[in-house]
Amino acid sequence: MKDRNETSLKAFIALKRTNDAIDIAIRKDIRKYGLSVTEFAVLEVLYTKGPLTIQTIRDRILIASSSTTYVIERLIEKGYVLKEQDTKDRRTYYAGITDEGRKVMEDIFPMHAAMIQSFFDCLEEDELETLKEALKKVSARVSNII
Amino acid sequence: MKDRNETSLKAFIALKRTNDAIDIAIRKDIRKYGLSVTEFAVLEVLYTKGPLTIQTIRDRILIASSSTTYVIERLIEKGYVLKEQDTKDRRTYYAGITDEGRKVMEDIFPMHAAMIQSFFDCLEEDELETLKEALKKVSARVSNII
DNA sequence: TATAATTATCTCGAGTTCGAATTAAATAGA
DNA sequence: TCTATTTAATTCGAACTCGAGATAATTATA
Repeated sequence: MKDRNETSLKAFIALKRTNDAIDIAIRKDIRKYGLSVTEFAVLEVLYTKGPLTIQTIRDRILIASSSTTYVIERLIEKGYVLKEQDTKDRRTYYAGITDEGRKVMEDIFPMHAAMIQSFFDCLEEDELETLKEALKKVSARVSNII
Repeated sequence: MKDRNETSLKAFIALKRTNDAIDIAIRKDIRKYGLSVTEFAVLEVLYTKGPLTIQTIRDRILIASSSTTYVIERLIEKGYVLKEQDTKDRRTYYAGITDEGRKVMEDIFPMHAAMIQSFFDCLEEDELETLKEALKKVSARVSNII
């Protein structure tokens, strides 16, 4: 099974490279709006999912909780996010996107989505589907192992 | 084509998430050896490909050239890398792994490879192959567009 | 009920990363 | 040949990230 192991390592290299290349493209793109990639990721998840607790955001974006605190503070300063304490559990805070934040996302998102789509348009329909499903399996597997 | 676009975005989310999860796993793993993920990536490429110029390393790892300088300086301090000026073009420097660096890699690599392989062992053979190929296509596409 | 353990978030310091500007060397063009 | 342009690597400051430990609140247990 040497071949299979070899393929895994190559898949991993390709995964890392693809992710990094897309990251660079996104960074350049949203830089115009004065946002970092992490800030954009947080804004995007709040935009699509509604208000979330700090730790839910942390779990979605997979950054350290101290980084989550930091990023949300930056977004609050920019007026894109509001933080509100849970009335029941006062340890917990919800972060939600503001109207201004929503406006920015409505401005950026179409272009952002189009860019992402253009990256994947080199794949056949079924190839794209397999890619997506395989990645989901692997990320679930990684979470299980850790 | 709404569906296809939707799938692209989901593939991208899955890609980012998978990459981040693996990154965290690797970070934990090589932390024991006092190496950062970037340091390990540089060491790995020098280990497998032999001496390379600073900018070749930068292109492989996809980090800023200033970061490349920084990381290689750290690796030199640790005694894992040596830097040598090109005799023909004196602007250019080659970085190569030292015997000590090689020893460390021989120590880490089998475990590292096994971990990566375990992440991908949830996929069928052909699924893994498609994943690898699709990722290669996408990363090439991204490089073309940028 | 009082104390212990757990959980959510934050603070802080150290190390890493980027991007812009700089230096030094090589190449191209007048 | 002299100057301009390009290229490789570095320096520098600002911003970001992590991990460890602290704080505050909740839940479990004696």
